[in-house]
Amino acid sequence: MRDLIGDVYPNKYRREVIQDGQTIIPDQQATITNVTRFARPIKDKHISELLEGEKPSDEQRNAANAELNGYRVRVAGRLAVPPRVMGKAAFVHLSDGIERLQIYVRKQDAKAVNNDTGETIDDEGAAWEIFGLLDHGDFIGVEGFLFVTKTGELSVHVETIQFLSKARFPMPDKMHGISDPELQRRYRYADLIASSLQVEHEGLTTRQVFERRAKLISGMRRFLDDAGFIEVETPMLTPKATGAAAKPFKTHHNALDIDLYARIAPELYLKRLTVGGFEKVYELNRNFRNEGLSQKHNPEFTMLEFYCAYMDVNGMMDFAEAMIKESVQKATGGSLQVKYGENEIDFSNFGRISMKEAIVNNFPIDRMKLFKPEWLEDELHIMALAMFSDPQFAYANDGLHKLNIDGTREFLPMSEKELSKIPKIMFDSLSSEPNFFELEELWNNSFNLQKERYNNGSRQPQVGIDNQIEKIFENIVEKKLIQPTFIIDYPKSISPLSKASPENPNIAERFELFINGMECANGFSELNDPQEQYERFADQMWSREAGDEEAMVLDEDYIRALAYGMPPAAGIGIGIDRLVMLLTNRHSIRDVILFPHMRPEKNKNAEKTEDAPENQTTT
RNA sequence: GGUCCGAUAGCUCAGUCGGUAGAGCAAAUGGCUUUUAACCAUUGGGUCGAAGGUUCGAGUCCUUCUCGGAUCACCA
Repeated sequence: MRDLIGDVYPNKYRREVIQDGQTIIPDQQATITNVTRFARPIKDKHISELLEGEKPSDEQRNAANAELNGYRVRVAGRLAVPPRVMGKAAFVHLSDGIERLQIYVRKQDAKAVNNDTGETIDDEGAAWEIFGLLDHGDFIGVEGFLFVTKTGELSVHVETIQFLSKARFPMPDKMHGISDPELQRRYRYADLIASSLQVEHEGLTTRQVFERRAKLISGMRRFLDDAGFIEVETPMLTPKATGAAAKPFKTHHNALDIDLYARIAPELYLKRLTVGGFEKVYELNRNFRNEGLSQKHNPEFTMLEFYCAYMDVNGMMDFAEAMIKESVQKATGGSLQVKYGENEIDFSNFGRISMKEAIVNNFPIDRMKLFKPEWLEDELHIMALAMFSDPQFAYANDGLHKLNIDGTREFLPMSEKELSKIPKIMFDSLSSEPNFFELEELWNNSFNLQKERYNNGSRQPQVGIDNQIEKIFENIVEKKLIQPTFIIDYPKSISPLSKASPENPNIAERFELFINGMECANGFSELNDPQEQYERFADQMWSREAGDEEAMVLDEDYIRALAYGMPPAAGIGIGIDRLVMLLTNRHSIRDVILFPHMRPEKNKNAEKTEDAPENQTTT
């Protein structure tokens, strides 16, 4: 091919649409998508809508072509299908990644371009020869005039053809694309090509998922910008991993000789900025957490955090709800309802309910007629409920029988080794015959066990009680919150950066937003009293010393910042990836992150030449 | 980390009881001047994820490992 056209990877190709010698669509705008959208109405004007398999009449076609033939177009794109060659003429579709446009090449009409000289090649058969060498996936540029084929498809009648780039790997299956999730994520570029070239698909293509993600994010930025917020960038590498409860990634700075942590949250930096006078501030960027991977967890994930002075927790819920609604509409193209698996999620109405009310409302009353809401105010009952609401296990030879609070049973096959790791407390109240258990009996067992402990004097401190309330909430309520719901009135002790409620010193002015059982946002009235903040950090350090690895780390400089005076403010963090999952009907966070983290591919060649297979592996 | 499932041609997938490695698409060659999942004919393409074992014989059975998926545990 080099002999015919010179360089196979030319630097540039100028696109345009010309009418009567005048450029009407210039290079950067003359994408296949734009040209198609420009030309289609012209075709439609002459050819009314056709039924499946119906062809336009000769009169319709002649009328359309009389107008369309006046437009010369220069377009470029990837061969979206293998060329359909028929003797001395051929059809093929070009794609710009979004739309596709058919081109028609007739041997006697087409000339090739030499990439080195930019001149058309005199040899009559050159273009046809080059066309014969094209593969599915190659990039070409063509010049010609618009027309409509016998079947009514808008096409370009090609007069010059220029080779632009080679696809050396074969394209994925044109009908099926790539269906192996491992290949989709590892070779995202190929997945994206496949999704843009695929002829038929169900739901959103991979490309459309990330387009929707981009629209959601730009919608959020626009909403915040319009509301007077300023976007900032705070450190990714921080001397202390604080602002949230999570395990960090650790690294080392050589010149300063200090350890640094990839940030787990930008929260404390953003609040320093409210001290500094940024009354409305946001950051939309990555957080890093060195924890397990799951469909809902990726080691790096995107968070939108923003803070607004002179706003409280209720104002923040109003504002966040408005922002999410508007950006969801931007992302979906206007709809507030999305299908997620079996569920229809409606963003037009966000519920608000306190954590304790949610527990009361969702408690399986028919199973547990004895339950009284007052129990949630009583330490002994809270401890017993937490234990009771946790799935209860009973041994079997080959695994565990799990009894859920709603009465459903599951069987978990497990090895002996794994069985031995289950905390012993789970079995204290159970025999090895799971079928004989009734929930009332379980409750009595849980209650009596806790009562015994209580009487022993091993009373839990407040943080323990609050953790148990949260646990009850997680066990009973969380997965039932399908429609967007703000859970309010969080226990204070598990909200170390949040202001206490003026009415109840044990309750924080805090909320979390749940959608489809997933925590999607977390916000509160920001604690701005340096003295109290210091004491809250001290409590956290106390839990940390007691073994809670996730307790928050003290940040003295943040206390100093607060001592300069921080205005009353509310803030929120919104998990972007999870929201995108909901809007795109994707059930793994890895499907909404372009390049999710995977175990490295094994290098088969290296394996062959190096270790003998006998070598035992180490973890 | 536990459990279950999966890995076969570039892609999507069959492969029965343990007995010669298969199809469609893609690729190559030839034919065809308005096709559109084009069509017709011919051809090439494989260390069946890796290593070991059982067997006269292994894609298939067993063990270990690698990677992935689902799920539970952990974790915001």
